Amino acid sequence: MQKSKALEALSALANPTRLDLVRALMPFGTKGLSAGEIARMLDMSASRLSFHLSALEQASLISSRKAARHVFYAIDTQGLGSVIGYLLNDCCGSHPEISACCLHPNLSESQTGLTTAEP
Amino acid sequence: MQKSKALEALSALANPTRLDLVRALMPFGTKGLSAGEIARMLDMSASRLSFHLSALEQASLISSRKAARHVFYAIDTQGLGSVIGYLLNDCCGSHPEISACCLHPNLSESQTGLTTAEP
DNA sequence: GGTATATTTCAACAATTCATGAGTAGTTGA
DNA sequence: TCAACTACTCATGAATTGTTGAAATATACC
Repeated sequence: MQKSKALEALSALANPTRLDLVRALMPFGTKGLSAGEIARMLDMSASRLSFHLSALEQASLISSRKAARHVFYAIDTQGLGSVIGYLLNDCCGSHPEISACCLHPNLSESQTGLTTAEP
Repeated sequence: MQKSKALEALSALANPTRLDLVRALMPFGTKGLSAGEIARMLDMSASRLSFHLSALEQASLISSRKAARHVFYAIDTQGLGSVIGYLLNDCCGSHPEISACCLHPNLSESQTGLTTAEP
């Protein structure tokens, strides 16, 4: 992955609304959700939702699929994986201490010194 | 890691200058580099450098240590690991396809469909 | 004390991001 | 055809971000 694409993806993720969108879409897999369903679920205006969905799609973090008068949005697992991989491998040079939290996510905080889940 | 802290870190990383800073500091480990050395290495003005270093430190992605009239900056491996872990585990629910690129960074693109290194 | 070096802070400005509300375009079914 | 529904686009303004250069602060050396 090239740096400019990684920056685009990081910028897309660096926003509370868009992070919520990613998390909301995650459980729905490749089928995804229609824009209207997302808007109702997160209580957002149509234009605001469209603005943020565009940013995520442009960054290859989600994909869209038209069906009749609906547009379904779903997580782009490859794109999301690429960004995380870029951070971990290209950016951090696969540093063992940095990798630790990802490879062993179930270690308690007392063991790793890191927090990997909300309290 | 809490969402607000993750957003702060993602915002810090979503900038070309700061991404360069992280990559530049990575090889120097815990010893780090002084602000002056970084400024020379990346050819930046002192005030511009200070602005970006502050953002990275505030986001717990780097740490600083005063020594005489120098200030040394080094990667905060725990902080950086926490952000990546947040994305991978909290945000993506440890989705197997998303984890693939991080757990097996040396698979070729033809095997994974992902790119993990610059050409 | 005085000067040089290292770093940060500040004000001003340009550029970008984001929310809002109105308007537009395409699809469906009566 | 018309109305209802779904989603997107556009213009506006507020807020935030990033750059620049000057000034301030702090330390070291003579």
